[in-house]
Amino acid sequence: MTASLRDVAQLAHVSVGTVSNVLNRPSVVSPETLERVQKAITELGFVPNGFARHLRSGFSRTIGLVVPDVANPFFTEVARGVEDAASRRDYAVFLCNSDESTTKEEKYLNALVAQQVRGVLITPADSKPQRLDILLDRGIAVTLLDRESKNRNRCSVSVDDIRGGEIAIEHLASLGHKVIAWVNGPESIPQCADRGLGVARAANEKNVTIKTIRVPLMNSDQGAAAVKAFLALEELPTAIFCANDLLALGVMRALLSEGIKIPDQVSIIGYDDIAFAPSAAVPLTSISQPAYQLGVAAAELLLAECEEAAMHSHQQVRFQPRLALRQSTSARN
Amino acid sequence: MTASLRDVAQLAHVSVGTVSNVLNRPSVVSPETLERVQKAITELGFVPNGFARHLRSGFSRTIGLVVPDVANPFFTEVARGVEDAASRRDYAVFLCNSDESTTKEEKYLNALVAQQVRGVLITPADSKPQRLDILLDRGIAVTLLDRESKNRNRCSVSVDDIRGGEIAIEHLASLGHKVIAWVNGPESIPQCADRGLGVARAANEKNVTIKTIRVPLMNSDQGAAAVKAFLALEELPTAIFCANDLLALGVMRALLSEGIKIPDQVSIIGYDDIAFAPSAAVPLTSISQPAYQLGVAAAELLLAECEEAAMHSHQQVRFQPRLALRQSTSARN
DNA sequence: TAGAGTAAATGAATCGATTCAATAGAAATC
DNA sequence: GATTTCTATTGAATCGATTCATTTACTCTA
Repeated sequence: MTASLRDVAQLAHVSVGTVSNVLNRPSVVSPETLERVQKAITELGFVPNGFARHLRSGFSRTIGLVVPDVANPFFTEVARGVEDAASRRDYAVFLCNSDESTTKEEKYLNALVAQQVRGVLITPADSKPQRLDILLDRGIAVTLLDRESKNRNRCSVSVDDIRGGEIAIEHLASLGHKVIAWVNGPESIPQCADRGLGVARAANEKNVTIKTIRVPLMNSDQGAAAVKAFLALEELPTAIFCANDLLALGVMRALLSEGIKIPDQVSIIGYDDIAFAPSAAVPLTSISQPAYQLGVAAAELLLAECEEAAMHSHQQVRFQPRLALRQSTSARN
Repeated sequence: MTASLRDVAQLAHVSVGTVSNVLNRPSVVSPETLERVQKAITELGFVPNGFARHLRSGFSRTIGLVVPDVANPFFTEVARGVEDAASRRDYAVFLCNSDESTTKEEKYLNALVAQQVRGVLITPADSKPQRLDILLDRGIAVTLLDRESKNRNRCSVSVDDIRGGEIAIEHLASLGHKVIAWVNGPESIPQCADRGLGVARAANEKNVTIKTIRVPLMNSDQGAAAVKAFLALEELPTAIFCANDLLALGVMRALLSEGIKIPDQVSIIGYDDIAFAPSAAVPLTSISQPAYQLGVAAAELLLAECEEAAMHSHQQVRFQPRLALRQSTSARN
């Protein structure tokens, strides 16, 4: 059946140690032997058994990536970045989808431990990092993705979410909006909390009123559902800021089907600037984050930590968001 | 550092064999011993090393999923289905992104072999299945995803792409369109080839003229690029059928920015019916495929094959596509 | 009470690659 | 020609779990 290193050794009339050297330290093997062994390898179609390989060395060349929602284009873009950076260093990526559930997240973390991944990139479903310490105890590096490490005891790559919240409200305020609906996810998600902080800060400074509508999940169905709550507000806001683009697209669809004009009656601004934002019914103004770069930076930090081991010092990388101006926001009528 | 089975055995004052039995055949262990060992396990925070475990047994509980484009919502939806079905059976999924490149695909297949996955779900980047035979030789099950197995020597789950192509053209023909642009990807991708076949068949029957515009990749940038070729056609078609929704959205954006009215001047129909189709600038008429179910069905077939081993008989499951009618298509003026 | 039968626990062999101390053989040095 | 140095190769020990033939300790039966 599957050829093993032993079979290769036999066919090439060398010892198993030499075959191993051919694979891992070709420079110490004489050219003739090298060639003979390589010939045997291709002849048998030998591929080293990753399990056995890393059982001994204790290290695999795989990392885990745990995101809250693979269906969210923001995270697929991040994943592309991670994958490209990892594959440049010859690492494979386990992509896991926690669905914003701590239970699923836990399950995947266990699976990743069992798979002996070298490191984990994660956007945790909640703000408690204790669970991640278990990984560190096992010698598995952890880098936070799209989330800042509060006590700086690990690497993190994030975007300034407070600033993002501010930018959105400042933009709407500059267009003359005085009452703004703020459709946000659970406070337990740090991004949501931070964006909310920025919203509050800017609202205070620009003197606008914020009406918060809370949704349990950040997808477009929830956005559509939020519109019900929006329409029930006594003093109808003239603008809506959504904590991500999926919510915003859901909001937009629901408003349009209610016959409400965008941006004439209500301005909408999203967050993430996903690839579909420009293609939306009304091209969506959004807060843009460098998703791909975020992924690349996170993967590089993680792999650096994996390979530098002890002498590694943790870094916090923080990107800045910016406004992607389109047609879904306009001056208040 | 990390506790091993040996450490657990020592702490619980039993042999390694007994600990292994606790994990895998708890019924043969006496209740007292069971409890003692389990206490030791939790005390040490022991998680079995997946490598070592499956090194001996020869089988891992992981499968690989290779898709041409994770950024395409159709495939993320499929991935969700696969993941849910796999996790129900306690399998973990390696998600890989071939980017429609056979080179990347090859790289990932090698990584999956090295990871000793039990099976692979794949939407191959080309129509040559030889590469996959290598997996079969290694005892790794393979199920084709969104692709029919021509010689029926493996399981496959697909959607009738020929019929999908027909439905689109029949729909446009029924609206009175006589000249239709067909924006298609490379003929080497079977989906593209099959949809094209359906297009040709229906065109012939309904007596409409098809102008094929070929693009190298199936994303929205390529859709925008295709509009250039479209506008250069001598006899301008009144409708455009795109081989997937990403292309269609790109086409739509480019046409709108040229000031062309949709569907008044040009009707557009896409393929896949991704979640964003209803939220598009003009809600997109599309050919709908049961993506989630496709993923579930494929994973179940694959896992069945993995566990039934020799007595497994291959199945070809084929779903039917259907028209998702929205506002981007209308009667020809 | 010897002998058979059963349940529980044992521990050495195994999977496939890596590692590294040991060795053989050739080349360089004196 | 003897000694040292260097290079290429060897193969046994190892990683951590599983497997299974074997042992141990009881219980039951005649």
